[in-house]
Amino acid sequence: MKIPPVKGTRDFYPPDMARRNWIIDGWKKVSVRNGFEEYDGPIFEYLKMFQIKSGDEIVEQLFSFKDRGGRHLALRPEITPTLARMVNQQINSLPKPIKWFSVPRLFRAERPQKGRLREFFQWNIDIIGVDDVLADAEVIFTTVDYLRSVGLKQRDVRVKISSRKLLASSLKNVGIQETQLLSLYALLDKYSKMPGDTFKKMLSEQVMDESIAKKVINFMGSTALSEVSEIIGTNAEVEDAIQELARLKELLEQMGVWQYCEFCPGIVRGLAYYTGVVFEVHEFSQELRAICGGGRYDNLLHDFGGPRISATGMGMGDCVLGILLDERGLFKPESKELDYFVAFVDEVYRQNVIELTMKLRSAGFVTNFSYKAVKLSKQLKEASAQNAKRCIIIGEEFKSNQLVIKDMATGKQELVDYDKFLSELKS
RNA sequence: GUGAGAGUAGCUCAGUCGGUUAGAGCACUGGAUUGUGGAUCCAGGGGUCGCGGGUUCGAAUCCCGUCUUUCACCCCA
Repeated sequence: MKIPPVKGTRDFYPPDMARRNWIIDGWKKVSVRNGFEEYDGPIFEYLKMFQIKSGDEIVEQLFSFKDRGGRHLALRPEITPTLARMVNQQINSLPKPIKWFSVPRLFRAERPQKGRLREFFQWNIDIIGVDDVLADAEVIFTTVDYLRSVGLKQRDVRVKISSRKLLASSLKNVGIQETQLLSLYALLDKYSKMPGDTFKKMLSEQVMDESIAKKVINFMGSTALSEVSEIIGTNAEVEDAIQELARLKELLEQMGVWQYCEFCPGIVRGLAYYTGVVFEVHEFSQELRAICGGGRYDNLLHDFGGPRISATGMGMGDCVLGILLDERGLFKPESKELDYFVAFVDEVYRQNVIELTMKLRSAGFVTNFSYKAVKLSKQLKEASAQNAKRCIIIGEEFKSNQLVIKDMATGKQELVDYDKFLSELKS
């Protein structure tokens, strides 16, 4: 009976695994060089933990089950709640600031489509305990640092930055009621996805007053911070949010990555827990869904039973990124490569082939030999297929203690003394 | 949950109006080559034409159902 793979999952054959590792190794390397430390948690948690942050609707969007003790558990759809739990547990003994990263395998029971699967990997970086946009700047810098390192240019990706503080204070300043904010966010989040007229129409359903609606539209369309106070007027709260974003821009300029970024009030981001700076990275033509998203979430640790400590972070999945890297031809995974392939001319030397192979392996060289007793040309073919850098050929010369070493790239070969070769291996 | 498209070899696909034993390229295995790889040539293995039913003398082909998958919507932590 043939069993198909489960919907929304991927099989990683060796070439796929090489690509996956290439992405993840890149994430880890950039995290570490930016001063983040790696952590991880269990792949399943109490279902309740995910409900705290995201509400009850989340339950049907994740894989949950009951264990034999009747506990309601779920495969993790994100790692931030685990992070909050872990940090809260040791909050008093952890040196601040906390700069942690993780590359969890996550699960979401959604219908798969382009750039979205049911099982995927997500790079997360978080800075906890720094109530300063400098931390937001560092999160954004680290994100760009990675994108840059894989060869994505300014013309490929844009970091779109906004602020929940600015959004809330601006909307209130033009006359939107506080109670209206959340439902309005959902619409504003779609601003860039729909034609202007459609947006206008849908906005008018929520905002009856035409002059207010017009201000909201102008605000959403603004691309420079300096325009904002002209459009929506100003007050202390608005001014404060603008100052914060201006400082963020200044910091990103100092860090040398502002050219990847732009101010974009349309970035709202789904859930309600963001409290400050928010950002998303999009592919330039906007044809793909967001490559990553992040922002400040100052209440989350408290929501998980901890102290009021500020936090900011970012998450980047491997699906959309993988599509983009593919489209741009930027994947450069290392293919399988052998240092040595050991071959024989006559089967009588087979034992010597095995012995030498094991010695090479013990010395740390990636080495293979043929399992089959086939002629030399076949063995060399196998070596070639396995990307061997060098072939060692054991033949007549071995009787006088000599090996033939063939360089597979140049085709040149030389005779070397066996004992000498071995002693050089050890050094 | 809603809508649209697609399912033929491991992969990408062709298959005429419904007509004999379902094909190609790539990949894989072997040979051409008994001490020299990548190229080339030759050969070979590999198929429940997604599955089930129906129409028909006859179905990969037409009809119905179903499953899977892709894409979009909802949602997106």
